[in-house]
Amino acid sequence: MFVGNRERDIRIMAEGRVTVIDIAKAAGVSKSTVSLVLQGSASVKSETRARVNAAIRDLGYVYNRGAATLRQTGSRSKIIGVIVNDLTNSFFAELAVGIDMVVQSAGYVQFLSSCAENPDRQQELIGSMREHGVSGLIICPARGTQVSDFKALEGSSIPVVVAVRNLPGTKASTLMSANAEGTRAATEHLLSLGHRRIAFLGGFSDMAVLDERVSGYRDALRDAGILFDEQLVVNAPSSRAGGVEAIGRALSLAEPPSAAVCLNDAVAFGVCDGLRSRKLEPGTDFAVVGFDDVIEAKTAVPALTTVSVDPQGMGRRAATLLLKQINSNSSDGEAVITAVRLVVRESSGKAINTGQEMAS
Amino acid sequence: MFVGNRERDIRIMAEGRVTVIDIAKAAGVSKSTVSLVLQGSASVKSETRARVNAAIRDLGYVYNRGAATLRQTGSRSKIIGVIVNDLTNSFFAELAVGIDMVVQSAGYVQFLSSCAENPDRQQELIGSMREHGVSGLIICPARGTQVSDFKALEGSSIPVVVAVRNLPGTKASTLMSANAEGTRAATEHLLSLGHRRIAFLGGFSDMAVLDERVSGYRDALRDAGILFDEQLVVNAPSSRAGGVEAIGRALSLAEPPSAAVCLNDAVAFGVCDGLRSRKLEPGTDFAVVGFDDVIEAKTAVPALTTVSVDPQGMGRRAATLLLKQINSNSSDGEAVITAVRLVVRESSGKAINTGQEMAS
DNA sequence: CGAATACAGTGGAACGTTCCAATTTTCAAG
DNA sequence: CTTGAAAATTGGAACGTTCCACTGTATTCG
Repeated sequence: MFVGNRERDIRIMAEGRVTVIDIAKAAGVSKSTVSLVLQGSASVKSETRARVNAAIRDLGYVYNRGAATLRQTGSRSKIIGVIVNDLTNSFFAELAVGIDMVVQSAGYVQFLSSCAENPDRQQELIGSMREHGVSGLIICPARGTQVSDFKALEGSSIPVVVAVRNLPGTKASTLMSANAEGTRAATEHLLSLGHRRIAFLGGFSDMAVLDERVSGYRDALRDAGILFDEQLVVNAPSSRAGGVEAIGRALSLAEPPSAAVCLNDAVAFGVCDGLRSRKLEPGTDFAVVGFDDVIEAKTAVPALTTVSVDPQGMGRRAATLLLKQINSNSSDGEAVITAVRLVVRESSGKAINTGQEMAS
Repeated sequence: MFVGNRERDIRIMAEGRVTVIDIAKAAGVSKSTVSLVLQGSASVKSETRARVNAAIRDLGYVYNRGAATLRQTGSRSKIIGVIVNDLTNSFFAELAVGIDMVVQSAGYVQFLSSCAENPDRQQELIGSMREHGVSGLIICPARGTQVSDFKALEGSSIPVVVAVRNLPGTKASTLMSANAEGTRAATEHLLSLGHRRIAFLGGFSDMAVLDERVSGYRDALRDAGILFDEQLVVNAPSSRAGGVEAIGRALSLAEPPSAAVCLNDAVAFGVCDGLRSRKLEPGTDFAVVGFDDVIEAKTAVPALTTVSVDPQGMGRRAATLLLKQINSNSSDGEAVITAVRLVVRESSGKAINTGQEMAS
């Protein structure tokens, strides 16, 4: 590591940062008192406090959190790390916004990064965040993440909340939505409209959520006395493009479905796109149900029938859970399942005439 | 600030972090040597290096970046701050992803926050980031931001890149897209298809981009000899919902438009939604052009005709510009305008029959 | 062989803050 | 006044790292 040009030392005006010591001198007190003022201690006379604050303003002092952290808590900075899989997916963007709300108002800042479903990248990010001394971590594990990947992290006593995606066997807190119940309700809704051939579109089997969501779908079919057909579960990336791909494959089956439950809203939108490009109108010619209820779900045309998990609220809950864990440093993980609710809008359409009598 | 319960001091197992000194002891060298190894210095025998590295692994050492920063550069951490306006807008999400790419591979991490178009929040964020000692800042100024808001920041010699939105009079580097050229091309495209009554939808007059984009639209109309009609410029939030609102108002005019240039893709999608809910098909019954070319633009149905600014590429450029400025600490701002390109897809439809002859 | 030079490694100060124990100031009560 | 306790303030050590100037060794060369 070469220093390069030394002429930077000339420093025409910068003359080094202004520190508590400068403030102390200017206000005629000791640095300890300045520190006390900085943390709003009650045991400093209001007159002195005023003098110190004036000096702070005058000299344009900027608090050095790094130094404070170093001394304070054995290097646990007021930073929360957040790792998601795809920032361009509204679900994660909204989740991040929700986290940000809570975290900011508690005086933390957020390191937000996307690992793009890449476990190696995820590891790097975790490492980098630890080096920066984050006080806690919220992670939506990438596809194919192993519990062992989190071993070092768990040994480090940094509070961790695993959100959205399950990581079986972890000791960390987990915050999941009621996936099976959600897809079950979605499937039952489609069944009640008369659909008998219902696909499940999107996701890959190494994503923990997929299992859960498929199982709800499966249970609903079983209860309705419909045979589960493996072909109708089509794997594809959990993105808009993946949805286009999935519906294409589903429609080319010998016995194509008339409705689909999708892994998430992004896939559902892609499915709608794919339908339209085949001159099929979602909601009329084919029923689509999503999962997440991202903001666009309401305004899209047709408005998306979906399982609402309130992504932003989920972010808020994840952050709250994490903060709780940080403040009471008990490392016993807590598993929270948040309820979901089917929101029926237009994309699932009206009841279709199946020629069969409707069971009660 | 009360300490509360002191029983935390029991610390059954944590026994303090492991530091360079522990490593030094374990490897039988001095802490200086460990530090040398850490920064990959060439002047340490490879045998010693190996011994140190082994100790690092064995003891599970985590580098403390905060401490290093404190000593090193007068507290300039390897962190880049990024402030955008709305993370749930794909444009900003993609921008952030682009920034992340460059920034990460240069060994920095990104503080990403959204200020939700709120200048006060923006100020708070800037303050918080300064306290954390960011090495640089990329900001998309919120609506109604004044140059004076950036005064303290500019005095602090922290490199700043103002991206996407113009901030007239700033000394910081700016990275903008060729807004006027873009909307001009978009408008000319619609004119060439035979449209004569073209609206401009979305945005508010206190957003710097709006002026530029409207001016391109205006110029194209003038060159085509069409009178500019103030009514056709309708203000609305720059979001999907804003687009729905804007098209509603545009269509209720006495002489409604047959086409629209939109402030950005989010608005354009909203316009499509609004059209459909009025039984008008975008691309067939009404021509829509967006601005940004977010990923969905390509897959949406109809695929969106839009002015491509390559948000991710823009993010990469912004980050590159910032890093350049950080490394050669010259504080002279540089203004970069990136070219744009009209991408004609389906939403602008085919030429319409106007009954007029087409000027060459 | 002696001196010059390169190479490896080292101890201590410093970065800007907070914490602790100690000191000074204030003030009410005896 | 004196005393004691409470309130306000303070100096110095400490956090984990890097940097500087320095000390030994090997190696080279005239």
